[in-house]
Amino acid sequence: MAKSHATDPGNISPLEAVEGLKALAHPARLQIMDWLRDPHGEFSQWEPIADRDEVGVCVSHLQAKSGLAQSTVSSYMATLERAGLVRSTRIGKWIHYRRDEDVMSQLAEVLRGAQRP
Amino acid sequence: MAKSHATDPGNISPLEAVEGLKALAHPARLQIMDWLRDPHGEFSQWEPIADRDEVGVCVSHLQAKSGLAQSTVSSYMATLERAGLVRSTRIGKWIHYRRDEDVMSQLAEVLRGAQRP
DNA sequence: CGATCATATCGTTACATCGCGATATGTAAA
DNA sequence: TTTACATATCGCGATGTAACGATATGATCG
Repeated sequence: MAKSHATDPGNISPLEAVEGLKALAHPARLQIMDWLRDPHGEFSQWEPIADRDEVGVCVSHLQAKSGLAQSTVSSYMATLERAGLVRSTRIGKWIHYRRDEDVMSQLAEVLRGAQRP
Repeated sequence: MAKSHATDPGNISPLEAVEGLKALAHPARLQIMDWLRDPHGEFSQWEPIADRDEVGVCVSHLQAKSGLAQSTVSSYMATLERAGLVRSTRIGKWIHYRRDEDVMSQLAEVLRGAQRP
Protein backbone atom coordinates (compact mmCIF):
# COMPACT_ATOMS: atom_id res chain seq x y z
CA MET A 1 0.00 0.00 0.00
CA ALA A 2 2.93 2.32 0.27
CA LYS A 3 3.00 3.99 -3.12
CA SER A 4 6.18 5.87 -3.75
CA HIS A 5 5.78 9.28 -5.27
CA ALA A 6 8.95 10.78 -6.67
CA THR A 7 8.65 13.53 -4.10
CA ASP A 8 7.85 11.26 -1.21
CA PRO A 9 9.41 13.03 1.76
CA GLY A 10 9.91 9.99 3.92
CA ASN A 11 11.89 7.59 1.80
CA ILE A 12 14.07 7.24 -1.22
CA SER A 13 13.62 4.34 -3.65
CA PRO A 14 16.42 1.80 -4.20
CA LEU A 15 16.91 3.07 -7.72
CA GLU A 16 17.11 6.66 -6.59
CA ALA A 17 19.60 5.57 -3.97
CA VAL A 18 21.78 3.94 -6.62
CA GLU A 19 21.76 7.14 -8.66
CA GLY A 20 22.80 9.11 -5.61
CA LEU A 21 25.58 6.69 -4.76
CA LYS A 22 26.86 6.75 -8.34
CA ALA A 23 27.01 10.52 -8.21
CA LEU A 24 28.97 10.42 -4.94
CA ALA A 25 31.29 7.61 -5.98
CA HIS A 26 33.87 9.96 -7.40
CA PRO A 27 36.64 11.76 -5.53
CA ALA A 28 35.99 15.23 -6.88
CA ARG A 29 32.22 15.08 -6.54
CA LEU A 30 32.44 13.71 -3.02
CA GLN A 31 34.83 16.48 -2.12
CA ILE A 32 32.55 19.12 -3.59
CA MET A 33 29.67 17.73 -1.53
CA ASP A 34 31.91 17.98 1.51
CA TRP A 35 32.78 21.59 0.72
CA LEU A 36 29.11 22.40 0.38
CA ARG A 37 28.52 21.32 3.96
CA ASP A 38 30.22 24.51 5.06
CA PRO A 39 30.24 26.90 2.11
CA HIS A 40 30.84 29.94 4.26
CA GLY A 41 34.02 28.47 5.76
CA GLU A 42 35.34 26.64 2.72
CA PHE A 43 35.00 29.51 0.24
CA SER A 44 35.96 32.42 2.47
CA GLN A 45 38.70 33.52 0.07
CA TRP A 46 36.19 34.33 -2.68
CA GLU A 47 33.76 37.20 -2.49
CA PRO A 48 30.31 35.69 -2.14
CA ILE A 49 27.71 36.60 -4.77
CA ALA A 50 24.95 35.89 -2.29
CA ASP A 51 24.47 34.35 1.14
CA ARG A 52 26.20 31.03 0.81
CA ASP A 53 24.45 29.46 3.75
CA GLU A 54 21.24 30.06 1.87
CA VAL A 55 21.96 29.41 -1.82
CA GLY A 56 25.32 27.68 -1.75
CA VAL A 57 28.24 28.34 -4.05
CA CYS A 58 28.44 29.33 -7.71
CA VAL A 59 30.16 27.24 -10.37
CA SER A 60 32.99 29.74 -10.82
CA HIS A 61 34.08 29.36 -7.22
CA LEU A 62 33.76 25.59 -7.31
CA GLN A 63 35.92 25.66 -10.41
CA ALA A 64 38.49 27.94 -8.80
CA LYS A 65 38.78 25.81 -5.67
CA SER A 66 38.85 22.49 -7.51
CA GLY A 67 41.18 23.50 -10.33
CA LEU A 68 39.11 21.54 -12.83
CA ALA A 69 37.91 22.71 -16.23
CA GLN A 70 34.71 24.73 -16.30
CA SER A 71 32.89 22.16 -18.41
CA THR A 72 33.95 19.42 -16.03
CA VAL A 73 32.61 21.21 -12.97
CA SER A 74 29.38 22.07 -14.74
CA SER A 75 28.88 18.46 -15.72
CA TYR A 76 29.61 17.27 -12.17
CA MET A 77 27.04 19.62 -10.73
CA ALA A 78 24.49 18.48 -13.32
CA THR A 79 25.17 14.90 -12.25
CA LEU A 80 24.71 15.77 -8.58
CA GLU A 81 21.53 17.69 -9.32
CA ARG A 82 20.02 14.91 -11.45
CA ALA A 83 20.66 12.59 -8.51
CA GLY A 84 18.81 15.02 -6.25
CA LEU A 85 21.77 15.67 -3.97
CA VAL A 86 21.98 19.41 -4.66
CA ARG A 87 19.57 22.16 -5.63
CA SER A 88 20.38 25.13 -7.80
CA THR A 89 19.44 28.78 -7.64
CA ARG A 90 20.27 31.38 -10.24
CA ILE A 91 21.29 34.78 -8.94
CA GLY A 92 22.13 37.14 -11.73
CA LYS A 93 24.45 35.28 -14.06
CA TRP A 94 25.61 32.94 -11.37
CA ILE A 95 24.06 29.58 -10.67
CA HIS A 96 24.52 28.51 -7.08
CA TYR A 97 24.42 24.99 -5.78
CA ARG A 98 23.61 23.89 -2.26
CA ARG A 99 23.33 20.47 -0.64
CA ASP A 100 19.94 18.89 -0.15
CA GLU A 101 20.54 17.75 3.40
CA ASP A 102 17.26 15.91 3.50
CA VAL A 103 18.15 13.67 0.58
CA MET A 104 21.67 13.18 1.92
CA SER A 105 20.27 12.03 5.25
CA GLN A 106 17.95 9.62 3.50
CA LEU A 107 20.89 8.21 1.54
CA ALA A 108 22.84 7.79 4.75
CA GLU A 109 19.89 5.94 6.24
CA VAL A 110 19.84 3.56 3.29
CA LEU A 111 23.44 2.63 4.04
CA ARG A 112 22.81 2.17 7.72
CA GLY A 113 19.67 0.25 6.90
CA ALA A 114 16.25 1.76 7.22
CA GLN A 115 14.56 0.70 4.02
CA ARG A 116 10.96 -0.28 3.68
CA PRO A 117 10.31 -4.06 3.68
CA MET B 1 44.99 17.09 1.36
CA ALA B 2 44.09 14.50 3.89
CA LYS B 3 46.64 12.49 5.79
CA SER B 4 45.36 8.97 5.55
CA HIS B 5 46.01 6.29 8.10
CA ALA B 6 44.80 3.17 6.36
CA THR B 7 44.02 1.42 9.64
CA ASP B 8 42.56 4.37 11.47
CA PRO B 9 39.76 2.84 13.51
CA GLY B 10 37.69 5.95 14.04
CA ASN B 11 37.27 7.27 10.56
CA ILE B 12 37.38 6.26 6.96
CA SER B 13 39.51 8.21 4.50
CA PRO B 14 37.91 10.03 1.57
CA LEU B 15 39.48 7.58 -0.85
CA GLU B 16 38.23 4.60 1.08
CA ALA B 17 34.81 6.21 1.14
CA VAL B 18 34.84 6.56 -2.63
CA GLU B 19 35.70 2.88 -3.02
CA GLY B 20 32.82 1.96 -0.74
CA LEU B 21 30.41 4.18 -2.60
CA LYS B 22 31.50 2.74 -5.95
CA ALA B 23 30.85 -0.74 -4.65
CA LEU B 24 27.37 0.25 -3.46
CA ALA B 25 26.47 2.25 -6.56
CA HIS B 26 25.01 -0.74 -8.32
CA PRO B 27 21.48 -2.12 -8.00
CA ALA B 28 22.38 -5.75 -7.41
CA ARG B 29 25.19 -5.03 -4.97
CA LEU B 30 23.08 -2.58 -3.01
CA GLN B 31 20.31 -5.15 -2.83
CA ILE B 32 22.70 -7.84 -1.62
CA MET B 33 23.92 -5.51 1.10
CA ASP B 34 20.31 -4.96 2.07
CA TRP B 35 19.65 -8.71 2.22
CA LEU B 36 22.70 -9.14 4.43
CA ARG B 37 21.17 -6.84 7.00
CA ASP B 38 18.78 -9.65 7.89
CA PRO B 39 20.26 -12.90 6.55
CA HIS B 40 18.13 -15.05 8.79
CA GLY B 41 14.90 -13.57 7.51
CA GLU B 42 15.88 -13.04 3.88
CA PHE B 43 17.28 -16.52 3.25
CA SER B 44 14.84 -18.59 5.30
CA GLN B 45 13.95 -20.74 2.30
CA TRP B 46 17.49 -22.15 2.05
CA GLU B 47 18.98 -24.46 4.63
CA PRO B 48 21.70 -22.55 6.42
CA ILE B 49 25.23 -23.98 6.33
CA ALA B 50 26.03 -22.15 9.53
CA ASP B 51 24.56 -19.51 11.81
CA ARG B 52 23.75 -16.72 9.40
CA ASP B 53 23.59 -14.05 12.05
CA GLU B 54 27.20 -14.87 12.79
CA VAL B 55 28.89 -15.59 9.47
CA GLY B 56 26.37 -14.35 6.94
CA VAL B 57 25.33 -16.08 3.73
CA CYS B 58 27.23 -18.29 1.29
CA VAL B 59 27.68 -17.43 -2.38
CA SER B 60 25.39 -20.26 -3.55
CA HIS B 61 22.45 -18.81 -1.69
CA LEU B 62 23.20 -15.29 -2.85
CA GLN B 63 23.31 -16.66 -6.37
CA ALA B 64 20.04 -18.54 -5.96
CA LYS B 65 18.21 -15.51 -4.56
CA SER B 66 19.64 -13.05 -7.09
CA GLY B 67 19.34 -15.22 -10.18
CA LEU B 68 22.71 -14.00 -11.44
CA ALA B 69 25.55 -16.11 -12.80
CA GLN B 70 27.91 -17.64 -10.27
CA SER B 71 30.91 -15.74 -11.60
CA THR B 72 28.96 -12.51 -11.43
CA VAL B 73 28.00 -12.98 -7.79
CA SER B 74 31.52 -14.01 -6.87
CA SER B 75 32.91 -10.92 -8.52
CA TYR B 76 30.36 -8.69 -6.79
CA MET B 77 31.27 -10.09 -3.40
CA ALA B 78 34.96 -9.60 -4.15
CA THR B 79 34.20 -5.98 -5.00
CA LEU B 80 32.30 -5.48 -1.76
CA GLU B 81 35.04 -7.16 0.24
CA ARG B 82 37.83 -5.12 -1.36
CA ALA B 83 35.85 -2.03 -0.39
CA GLY B 84 35.70 -3.30 3.19
CA LEU B 85 31.90 -3.47 3.30
CA VAL B 86 31.72 -7.21 3.96
CA ARG B 87 33.88 -9.84 5.63
CA SER B 88 34.19 -13.44 4.57
CA THR B 89 34.42 -16.69 6.49
CA ARG B 90 35.02 -20.10 4.98
CA ILE B 91 33.04 -22.95 6.47
CA GLY B 92 33.73 -26.20 4.72
CA LYS B 93 33.51 -25.52 1.01
CA TRP B 94 31.24 -22.55 1.51
CA ILE B 95 32.46 -19.00 1.81
CA HIS B 96 30.07 -16.84 3.79
CA TYR B 97 29.79 -13.10 3.61
CA ARG B 98 28.46 -10.78 6.26
CA ARG B 99 28.13 -7.01 6.46
CA ASP B 100 30.71 -4.97 8.28
CA GLU B 101 28.26 -2.75 10.11
CA ASP B 102 31.02 -0.61 11.51
CA VAL B 103 32.32 0.37 8.08
CA MET B 104 28.78 0.86 6.80
CA SER B 105 28.06 3.24 9.66
CA GLN B 106 31.23 5.17 8.94
CA LEU B 107 30.22 5.47 5.30
CA ALA B 108 26.81 6.73 6.33
CA GLU B 109 28.49 9.31 8.54
CA VAL B 110 30.57 10.54 5.60
CA LEU B 111 27.38 11.25 3.69
CA ARG B 112 25.74 13.00 6.58
CA GLY B 113 28.96 14.85 7.26
CA ALA B 114 31.06 13.94 10.25
CA GLN B 115 34.58 13.85 8.97
CA ARG B 116 37.58 14.27 11.25
CA PRO B 117 38.26 17.94 12.08
C1' DC C 1 21.41 46.46 -30.18
C1' DG C 2 26.18 44.21 -29.48
C1' DA C 3 29.65 42.80 -26.15
C1' DT C 4 30.76 40.23 -22.26
C1' DC C 5 30.55 36.97 -18.81
C1' DA C 6 28.70 32.54 -16.44
C1' DT C 7 27.16 28.25 -17.36
C1' DA C 8 25.57 24.36 -20.25
C1' DT C 9 26.04 21.18 -23.96
C1' DC C 10 28.55 18.79 -27.63
C1' DG C 11 32.13 15.88 -29.59
C1' DT C 12 36.07 13.42 -28.77
C1' DT C 13 39.53 9.83 -27.12
C1' DA C 14 40.92 7.08 -23.28
C1' DC C 15 39.84 4.13 -19.92
C1' DA C 16 36.69 1.43 -16.57
C1' DT C 17 32.83 -1.47 -15.63
C1' DC C 18 29.22 -5.04 -16.84
C1' DG C 19 27.86 -9.75 -17.13
C1' DC C 20 28.68 -13.84 -18.92
C1' DG C 21 30.87 -18.55 -20.24
C1' DA C 22 34.97 -21.02 -19.77
C1' DT C 23 38.31 -22.46 -16.86
C1' DA C 24 41.27 -22.65 -12.74
C1' DT C 25 41.68 -23.30 -7.74
C1' DG C 26 40.63 -25.31 -3.61
C1' DT C 27 38.03 -28.25 -0.33
C1' DA C 28 35.81 -32.39 0.97
C1' DA C 29 33.75 -36.85 0.19
C1' DA C 30 34.23 -41.57 -1.74
C1' DT D 1 43.73 -40.58 -5.54
C1' DT D 2 39.75 -39.67 -8.03
C1' DT D 3 35.50 -37.36 -8.05
C1' DA D 4 32.39 -33.84 -7.12
C1' DC D 5 31.20 -29.50 -5.67
C1' DA D 6 31.87 -24.34 -4.17
C1' DT D 7 34.13 -20.43 -5.33
C1' DA D 8 37.53 -17.58 -7.82
C1' DT D 9 39.72 -15.86 -11.88
C1' DC D 10 40.21 -15.10 -16.89
C1' DG D 11 38.89 -13.30 -21.43
C1' DC D 12 35.61 -11.29 -24.07
C1' DG D 13 32.46 -7.72 -26.51
C1' DA D 14 29.35 -4.29 -25.09
C1' DT D 15 28.34 -0.36 -22.68
C1' DG D 16 29.34 3.50 -19.65
C1' DT D 17 32.15 7.14 -17.56
C1' DA D 18 36.25 10.67 -17.40
C1' DA D 19 37.91 14.99 -18.70
C1' DC D 20 38.73 18.18 -21.78
C1' DG D 21 38.37 21.92 -25.63
C1' DA D 22 35.15 23.95 -28.59
C1' DT D 23 30.96 25.89 -28.95
C1' DA D 24 26.12 27.07 -27.81
C1' DT D 25 22.87 29.24 -24.59
C1' DG D 26 21.31 32.71 -21.64
C1' DA D 27 21.77 36.74 -18.63
C1' DT D 28 23.61 41.34 -17.87
C1' DC D 29 25.73 45.68 -19.01
C1' DG D 30 27.11 49.38 -22.04
